[in-house]
Amino acid sequence: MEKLLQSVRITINDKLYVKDPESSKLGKRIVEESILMINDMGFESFNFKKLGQKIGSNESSIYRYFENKHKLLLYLASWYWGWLEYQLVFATNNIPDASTKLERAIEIMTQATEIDLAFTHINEVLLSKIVINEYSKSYLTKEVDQENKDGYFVIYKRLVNRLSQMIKEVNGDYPYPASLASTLIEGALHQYFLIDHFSSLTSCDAKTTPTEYFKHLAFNTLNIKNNG
Amino acid sequence: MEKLLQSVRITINDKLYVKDPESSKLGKRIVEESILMINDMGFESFNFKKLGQKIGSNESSIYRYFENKHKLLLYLASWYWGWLEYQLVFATNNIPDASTKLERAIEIMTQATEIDLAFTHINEVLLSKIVINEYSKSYLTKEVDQENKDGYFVIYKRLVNRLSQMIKEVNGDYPYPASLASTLIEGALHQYFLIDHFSSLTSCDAKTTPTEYFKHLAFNTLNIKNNG
DNA sequence: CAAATATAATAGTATTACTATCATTATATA
DNA sequence: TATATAATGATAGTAATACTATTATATTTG
Repeated sequence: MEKLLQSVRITINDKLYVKDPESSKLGKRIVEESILMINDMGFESFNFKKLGQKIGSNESSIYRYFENKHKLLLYLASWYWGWLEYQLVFATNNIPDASTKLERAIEIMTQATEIDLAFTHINEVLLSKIVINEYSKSYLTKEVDQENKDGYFVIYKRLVNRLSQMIKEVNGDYPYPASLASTLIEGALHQYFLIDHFSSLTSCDAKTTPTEYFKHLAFNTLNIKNNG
Repeated sequence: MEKLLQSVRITINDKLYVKDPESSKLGKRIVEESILMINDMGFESFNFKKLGQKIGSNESSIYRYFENKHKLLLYLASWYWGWLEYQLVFATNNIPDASTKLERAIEIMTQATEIDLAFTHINEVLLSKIVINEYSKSYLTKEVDQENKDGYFVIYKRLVNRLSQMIKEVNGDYPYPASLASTLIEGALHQYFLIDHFSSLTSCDAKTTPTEYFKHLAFNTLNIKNNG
């Protein structure tokens, strides 16, 4: 992907960090290396002591940026959804036809992630893998209602709502726009997981993409023929 | 739900337990109370020490039934999917029309769980809540491929495949039967979660059920008109 | 009743997820 | 340039977790 804008910055709820990791070199290293480590060893095995050793810094210094690894995961996920939202808005902005617009939106939301050179300290491809493998754990908790109140999921919710709006614009009579939007976004993560670990449970693979499947699903349930 | 058969027993991979919990009173108490506790406090806060205190037994005794709480969760989930599979097979067994059969299958897979009096030590309603809130955690791990090889997910996979087969029988030309089946089953769990915690992200509620939504989705994407 | 098995009690270990304190180093500004 | 201020590092410590090991005591079964 080409570097479209120099100065785009993903804005994240400041309750998710103690000190803004974008504000220092160490902060950026924490974000950068945590993505590599969580991707490598999984969220359960990952901890701040190991991260400190990896980046040649101290455990206690990392705690000055993030309260705990749960909040770091919420931060990384928010960043990812914010980044996707930006792609979505950018790609669909001046498409007048509602159907073409939705089609483009589904492509953005369900296609395999490519690297974005605008953010040097964040590997979006690995981050998308983290979202596939770990995002559910960030909300499948007993604290979800409080954390939702605190705005930890606003970007994700805004994204689902944007997609829901586009669905409504294609077919105002369709009774389940929000459910379809959440199914597309969550379902895409799930299908990518299945491709890697339970291939018998998905019809997708290297040739047949989740994007194809979800475009077919959306346009048929909306009773609109797919352009592609 | 009425008590249909006295002697049905859900058979679970014996690698999931050290000693069969169905083989003793203590074993059944472990299963029974763990369902209540995990539902109350969430899987993260739950542990064998607390469970031991609750059932007036010793932590070490529980370890003689289950290696760890991860395997207990896999056991409970397998039981749930096995139980659902039984419902599915029973309810669709002698329906000749493929479309009616699929419709009934989607109802079974997506409707709210009711208690089954055949299993006194298992509260299926609470167990279904555990599956909604915790099941993803059982496979979103670094060990998933090995555990899949060891057969820890066979019942779940068999269930998705049964549904996939029924989809094929309705429309043999549909290119994504496995993906649709996995989307319906995983998506139903997700929609129930959204109803409870992110109501703006779903079109379902007390009146509009996930079953309605998924029946509409399936039959439209298969280009078959819904009977209901 | 004896032998085998199941369960309970207690103790102990390595790891995790932090918190607290103090020392050192970098940076900002007067 | 001196110095205050902030950022980071080093070390230590704590409570809880997720077990394992050992021994004692019930309970079941032959």
